[in-house]
Amino acid sequence: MNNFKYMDIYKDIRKKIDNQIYTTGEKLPDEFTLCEQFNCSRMTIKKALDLLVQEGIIYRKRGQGTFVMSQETESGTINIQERELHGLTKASHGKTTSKIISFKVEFAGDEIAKKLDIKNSDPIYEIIRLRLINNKPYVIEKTYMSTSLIPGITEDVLLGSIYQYIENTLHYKIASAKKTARAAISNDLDHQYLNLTNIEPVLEIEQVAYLDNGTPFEYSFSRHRYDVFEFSSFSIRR
Amino acid sequence: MNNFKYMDIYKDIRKKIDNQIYTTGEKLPDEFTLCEQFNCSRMTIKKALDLLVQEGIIYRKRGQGTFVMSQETESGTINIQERELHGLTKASHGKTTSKIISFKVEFAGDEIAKKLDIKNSDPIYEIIRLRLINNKPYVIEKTYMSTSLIPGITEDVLLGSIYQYIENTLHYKIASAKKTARAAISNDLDHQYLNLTNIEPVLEIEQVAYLDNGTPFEYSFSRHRYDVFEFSSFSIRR
DNA sequence: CAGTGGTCTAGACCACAAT
DNA sequence: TTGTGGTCTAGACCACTGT
Repeated sequence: MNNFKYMDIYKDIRKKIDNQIYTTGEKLPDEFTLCEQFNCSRMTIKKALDLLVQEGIIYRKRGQGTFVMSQETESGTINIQERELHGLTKASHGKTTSKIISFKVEFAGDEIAKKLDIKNSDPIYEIIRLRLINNKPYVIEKTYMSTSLIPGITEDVLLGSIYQYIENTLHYKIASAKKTARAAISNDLDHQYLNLTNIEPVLEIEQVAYLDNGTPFEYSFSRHRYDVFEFSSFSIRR
Repeated sequence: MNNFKYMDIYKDIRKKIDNQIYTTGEKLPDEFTLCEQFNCSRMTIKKALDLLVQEGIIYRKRGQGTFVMSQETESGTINIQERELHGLTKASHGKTTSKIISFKVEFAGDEIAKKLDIKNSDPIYEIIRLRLINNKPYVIEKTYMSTSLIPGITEDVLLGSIYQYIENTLHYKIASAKKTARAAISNDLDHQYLNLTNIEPVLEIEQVAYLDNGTPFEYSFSRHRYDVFEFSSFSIRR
């Protein structure tokens, strides 16, 4: 990804933990020793270790040292990591395909205009897609995007990855996203396309995604089958 | 909280954004100017700004500057921030009370032993509590903790805050947590205590919480009413 | 006391964007 | 070329932990 020194150090130490060269609870070498090992200054080591702390892979105690945290165990369901920006494509290991349920252009209206920071009379795409993994339905995505900011969306683009189109064709950089997860009663569309019954709920994730210039470019609702999707995060007290 | 210089700078700039002294999209002074303003080195400014970037309050572009991101809008439901460690107490604004549904001691068994990093024959508390805000039921929490690591839990403790007991009486420091959110079909307990019907789901949050020495001390399942709880996070691409 | 992380400095050099 | 943020250094001083 980045070819910075702290990234290399991060990757190296991470690999050593993944490969159990450093095992759970074990103390890493102190920062000064690591400086010699990687031939760098202490601030660079700290930056590399900070990344591992934020991911819950190691923890540090002043006066004692740096230690490996107990490792998470994977469950059978597909897990959206809090830090991943486009859930499906990365998280799944099977073949991902899309079916277009609906594709229209409309006026934004107040709510969407507010989220996308545009006028309520500006035109937007409303895209509803069913996403499948190995031909089994997993999630219905409803996406709103400004037609002037993201021009040239066609059915071909929708059958692939919108994100790839934005990055590779429009040459924008996708930088961040705000996500909100909630449980919801399944509706007719969910029953029809996700094969859910009345009592089976969905995990809905509402998202506003931003380009690297701060512009919100996507407002979306993803309704996932309740039994195959989870949303996880790791948080540290500051 | 901390009386470090970068914390003061963080708070100062954050307050200026909250009070719209810096408004959405506005460019902040460059890092060298901020160094003079706060009489500190550039690394310290960067550390303060990094916190704001991670929270989605500002973004930076190399060669251009630092800008205020569009501010989030609050919805009517109670929102568990991804970075908060004990959801209910902090997130709610009403009066929080607890009702004990069940309080037992048992052997851990394989799954819980694995999560809490203890032996499957070690004794644990199993605590089931209903949590109410302004006397309305919001969430059922099932909590497992090792009796030897967290001794002296009584009904009195359970009617208040377990976390406060751990920090103020046992003098442990709570450091981090791994959380997984999912939608689930409501069960009999949910119907009874959360006043839900068959088709109304819960938002279940599974959590393993850690002390500052890396020890997992709590394994819990919180089942929230679907219509009043949300779980949100902000993520940046690295 | 020695060992260890946390903060902070003053400055260097580089990468990227707009002019 | 100028303005800006990103990385990196070499070291200082402080805070906390265990002996």
